[in-house]
Amino acid sequence: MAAGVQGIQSSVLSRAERKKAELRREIIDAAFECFAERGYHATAIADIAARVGIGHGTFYRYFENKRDIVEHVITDLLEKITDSLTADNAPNAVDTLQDYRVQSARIGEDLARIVTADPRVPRMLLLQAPGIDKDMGDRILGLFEYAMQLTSGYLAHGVSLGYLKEELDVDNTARAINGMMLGAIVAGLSRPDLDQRALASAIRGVMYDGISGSLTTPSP
Amino acid sequence: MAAGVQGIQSSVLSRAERKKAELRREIIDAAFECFAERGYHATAIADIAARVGIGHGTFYRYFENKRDIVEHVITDLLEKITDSLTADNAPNAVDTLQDYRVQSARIGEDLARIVTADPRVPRMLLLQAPGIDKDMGDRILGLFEYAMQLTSGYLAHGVSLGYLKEELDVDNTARAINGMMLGAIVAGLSRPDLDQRALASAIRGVMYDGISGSLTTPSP
Amino acid sequence: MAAGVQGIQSSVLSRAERKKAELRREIIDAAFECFAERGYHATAIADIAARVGIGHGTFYRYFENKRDIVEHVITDLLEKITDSLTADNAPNAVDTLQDYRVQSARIGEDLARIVTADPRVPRMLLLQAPGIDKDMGDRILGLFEYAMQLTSGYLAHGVSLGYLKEELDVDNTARAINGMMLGAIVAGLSRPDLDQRALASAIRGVMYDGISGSLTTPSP
Amino acid sequence: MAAGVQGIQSSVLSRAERKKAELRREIIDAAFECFAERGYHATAIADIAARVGIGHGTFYRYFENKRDIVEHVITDLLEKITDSLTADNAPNAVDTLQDYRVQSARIGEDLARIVTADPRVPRMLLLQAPGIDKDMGDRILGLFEYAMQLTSGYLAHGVSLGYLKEELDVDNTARAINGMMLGAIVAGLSRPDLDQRALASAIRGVMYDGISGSLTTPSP
DNA sequence: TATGAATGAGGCTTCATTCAT
DNA sequence: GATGAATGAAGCCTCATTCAT
Repeated sequence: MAAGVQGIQSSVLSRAERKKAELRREIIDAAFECFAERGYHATAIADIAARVGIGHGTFYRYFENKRDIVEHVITDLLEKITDSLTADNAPNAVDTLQDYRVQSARIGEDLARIVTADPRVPRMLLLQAPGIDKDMGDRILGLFEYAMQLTSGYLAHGVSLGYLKEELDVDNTARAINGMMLGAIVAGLSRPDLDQRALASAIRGVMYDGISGSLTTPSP
Repeated sequence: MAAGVQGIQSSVLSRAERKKAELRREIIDAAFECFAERGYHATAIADIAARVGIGHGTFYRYFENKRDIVEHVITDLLEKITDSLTADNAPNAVDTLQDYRVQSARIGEDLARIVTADPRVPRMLLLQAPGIDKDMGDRILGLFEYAMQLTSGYLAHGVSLGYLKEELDVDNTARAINGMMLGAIVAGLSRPDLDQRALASAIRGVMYDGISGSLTTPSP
Repeated sequence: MAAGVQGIQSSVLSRAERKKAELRREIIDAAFECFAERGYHATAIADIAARVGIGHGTFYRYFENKRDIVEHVITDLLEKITDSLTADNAPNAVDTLQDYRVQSARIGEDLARIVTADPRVPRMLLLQAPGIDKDMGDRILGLFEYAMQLTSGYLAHGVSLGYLKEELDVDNTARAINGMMLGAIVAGLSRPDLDQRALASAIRGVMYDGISGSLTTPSP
Repeated sequence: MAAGVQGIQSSVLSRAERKKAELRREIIDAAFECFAERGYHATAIADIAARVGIGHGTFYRYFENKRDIVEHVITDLLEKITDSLTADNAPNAVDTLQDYRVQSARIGEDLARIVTADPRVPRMLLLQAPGIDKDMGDRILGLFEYAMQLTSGYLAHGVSLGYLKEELDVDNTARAINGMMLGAIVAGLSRPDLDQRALASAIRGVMYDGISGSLTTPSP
C-alpha cells in the first residue's frame, strides 16, 4: 500500500514537478536572451519575468537571486554545447592523422554550427559572462583550461602514435590550437556573415602545415 | 628674454595645467585599477575618487561620467600597448621568412611582456570591457578586426614575396594566428605563472610548420 | 449569478485597484501640500513619501518622476476648480443684464470660496507653478488665455443682446475683467482675512458702472 | 592736509569703487537675464559668472550667495520700474476726472512700455520670483499691497473731490483696478504681440464707465 | 583682488529582494 | 503557489560655496 501511495504520489508530484521544471527551463531561456542581448547588469529581474510572462515575484520561487539564474544560464549553455560536441564525436581514440583531421574538422564544424546558429551563445559566454564578477570570470577562464586539457590529450595521443610531431609541447600547442578556435568564434561575433568554412579551413591549414612557403627550408 | 619667457610658456604647461594633467592621469590609473580588480559595475565613482584621495565631486571636474572615464581607461591602455608594440618594431617591410620570424617573435615577446607585467591590462580589456555595454563590446571586437587587418597585411606581403605559402587565405589565416595570440593571453590570465616563452615557441611552431608529424604526407 | 459577479467586477474596481487609486490620490494630495507650503524645488520626493508614510521607492511606482507628480497636482487642482465652477453654473446662455450679474456674482463667489477654503490652491497655481519650468509657466499662462476666451464669449453674447455696451472690445475687456478676478485672488494671498465679499462687490461695481462720479460727464 | 589726503584717497578709491560698482551692475544684469530666461533654480552661479566673463569665485566677492543676488535683481528691477513711473508723473494731486484720466493713461502707458520693452521684466517678477521661496513670494505679494495703497490714495482723493463715485470702497476698488493692470501684463506674457494700447483702452473703458449697456438702468 | 579647483551635501532614481494576500 | 506592492540600499550626478594661490 505504501508503494501504491508512493506510486500515486510520485506520479502526481511528477506532473507538478514537470510543470515546475518546464517553467524553470523557460526562465533560464528568457534570462539567457535578456543577458545576451542587453547584458547582465542592464537586465532586471522584472525583464526576465516579463519575457516569460510571470510575475517577477514568481522568479524567486525558482531561483535564489540574480546571480543564481546567470549561473544556471551558463551551466545550461555549456551543457548544450558539450552535448552537441559529444553527440556524434567519439570521445577520443583516433589513431591516424587522417582520422584526427576528420575528427577535428567535425569538432570545428560542430562548434561553428553552434555559434552560428545562435550568436547570442558566444556573446553570452565570451562577452558578457567574464565581466559579471570574479567567480564567473574564473569559471570562463576555467573552461579554456579544461578545453586545453582535452586538446592536449588528443595531441599527446597523436604524438605517441607518431602522426603528430614528436617534439610537440602538447599543452602549449593545445593552447595555440584552441586559441585559433577562440579567434574564429570572436571573428564570427564581429562578422556574423563570415564564411566560417573558409576560416575553419584556414585554421586547419595553419594547424597541420603552418604558413611557411615551400621554397624555404623548414625551421630547425 | 621675452622669447625665453615665451619659450617657457609655450613648451611647458603652466603649473596649474601640469597639476591638472597629473590628476587626470591619476584618476585614469585609479579607475583602471578599480575596474580591472572589482569590475566596472561593481566600481562606484566614489571608489575611484577615494583611491585617488579626492572628493567624488572632483571626479566630475575631470570626466563627464562613469562611461567617459572607462572610455579613457580603455583608450589609454590601447595607446600604451600600441606604443609598446611599435616602439622598436619596424612598422612593416620584412622580406624573408627569417626576418619575419624574428619580427613576429619580437612582437609576441612584447605582447607577452605587456600582459605579464600587469595582468590587469588583459583582464580589463578582455574580461571586463566587452561586457560594459554594446558600444564597448563593439569597440573591443573592432580591435580584433583591426589586428586581423594588420596581420593580414604582413601575410600578404610574405605571400607575394614567396616566403609564405602561395595559397594562403590571408585574412582567415590572420584570424587564426591572432587567435593563437589571444589564446596565449587568455591562458596567461588563468595561469599567471605560465611560461610564456614556451607558449610563444609552441605558437610559432604551429604557425610556421603545423603539427603534422614528418612521417605523414602533407595534406593535399 | 455569473452576471452578478461580472457586474461587480466591471462596475467596482477590485480591492487592489481601489487601494492603488487611493494611494495615488494620497500621494497627489501630499505632493500638493508640500509644493504649496515649501515650494516645488524645496520639496524632495522623500518629503512627499514621508508625508504619505510610504517608502520613497514606492513613490516611483505611482509616478514617473518629480515633474510627473507636479503635473498631476496641477491637473488635479484645475479639475477640482473646474468642477466647482461648473457644478451649478449654467454653462452659458444668460439673456439679461440682471441674469448676467447674478451669474457672474455666483462665479465670483465660487471662486472666492475655493481660494479661501484652501489658500494653498492659489498659492500653488499662482506663486509656485509658474516658476517650475518653461512648460509649466506656459501652461499657467494658457489658463489665463482660456479664461479670457470664456469671458469673452459671455461678453460677446451680452453685446449682441444689447445688455452690454455695444462698442465693447470683448477680448480685451475680458482680459480686464479676469484681471480683476486675478487681482482679487492675489489680494487674498497676502491678506487671508480680506473680506472677499466686499472685494467682489467692488469688482462688480467697477465692472458694471466704472468709477466715474455722477457729477461728471461720461467719457465720450 | 588731512583734507588733501582725504581728497586724494577718496578720488583714488572712487575710481576703484566705480569699477567695482560697474561690475556689480553687470553681475546683476547678467543674473537677471539668466533668471528670467532659464529660471532661478535652473541657473547656476557659474552661468551668471560666465555671462559676465568673470570667474565664478569672483561672484562671491560681490554678492553673499545666490539668494543675495536674486534679491538685488528684484530690488533693481523694482527701482527701475519705480523710476520710470515717477519720472514724469506727478506723484499725486490731480483734481479733476479729466486730469486723472490723463494721468492714469500715462501710468498705464509707462507700465506697458516697460513690460513690452523687455518681457523678461514681468517674466522675472511675476513668474519666477514668487516661487523662489517664501520670503520672495511675500515680497512680491507685498508689492501688490503697496500698489493697492497708492491707487487707493488716488481714488480717495478723487472721491473727496467728487469726481469719483462717492460710495467707492477705495481699497477694494484699487485692488480691482490694479488687477486689471496685472491682467494686462499677464496677457502680454502669453501674447507678446498683443496690442497693449487697445488693451489699455479697454481697461480704461471698464474702469471709468463699466460694461453695462446704456439701455439698462444703472445698478442700484 | 580674481580665480577656479576642490568639496560634499543633497536629491533623483533604479531595482533586487521580501512578504502579505 | 503566484503575485506584485513595498521597500531602501546604493549610486550617479549637480552645484553652491570655500579657499589656497
